[in-house]
Amino acid sequence: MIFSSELIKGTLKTIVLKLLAENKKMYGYEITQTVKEITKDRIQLTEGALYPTLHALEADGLLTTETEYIGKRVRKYYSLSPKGKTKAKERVNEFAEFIETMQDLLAIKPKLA
Amino acid sequence: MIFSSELIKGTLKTIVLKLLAENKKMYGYEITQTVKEITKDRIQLTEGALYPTLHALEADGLLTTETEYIGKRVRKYYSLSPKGKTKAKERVNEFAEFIETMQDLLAIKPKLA
DNA sequence: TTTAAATACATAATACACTTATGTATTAAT
DNA sequence: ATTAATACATAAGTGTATTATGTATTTAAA
Repeated sequence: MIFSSELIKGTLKTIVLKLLAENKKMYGYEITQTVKEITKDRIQLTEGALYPTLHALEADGLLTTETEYIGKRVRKYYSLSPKGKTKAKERVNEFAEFIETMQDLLAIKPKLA
Repeated sequence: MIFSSELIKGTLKTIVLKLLAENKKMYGYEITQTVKEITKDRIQLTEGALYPTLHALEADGLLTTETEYIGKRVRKYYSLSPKGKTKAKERVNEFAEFIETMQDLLAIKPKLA
């Protein structure tokens, strides 16, 4: 099952921030492959979504970059800035609470009453 | 905490379908209030989002409507069609799986291996 | 008693985030 | 030699929600 893109909307920044929080530095293509692996292809990060998001996070001062050359091919590594580390924790916590709230609403978890 | 609207995006239809699956018939304003209550104000359904969504679900044949008058004030009740009932289950199941996948990704739930 | 808040619908303009499509270029595999 | 994978990037289009606005009735508060 591949999730409808509607669901994934709004979680992309959270995913990127969390992956970078755990991996110190990653490059764009690596992020797409990691997400593919962990989610067993159920979440497909398209490059058209990822690269603009990385640029936006960088513009917000949450990420820093360093460019490396692998042979003649460019590789742009992203890392969390101090501000980005804080933001990563915030986002993950927010998502955890969001899940709990949605479980109340969808009664996936039985409600006390 | 009020969730960033980014997160809520894409879950609105799921929420509406699930509420109707449990309540037989509901009207728009009632849905907004029910969501407010269950989520303790953490999810705010705006009318500008809800009404167009209800109309879209109706246009898709997932909802049927009946109008009632409370005094002089109109009240439009929505119910799930058979197609809507199926869709409601699908959406809730999809969301449950989405949560699991995201938990793997965000390591909220500790990963084996 | 009149004014504000709550109930109840609706739509239009705007903003945002993602998809789809396209483009360039290098390296590895068939 | 050709295709697939790696690796970046941007532009046009779409969808979904936000914000703003509008109408009207009913209830509560000043």
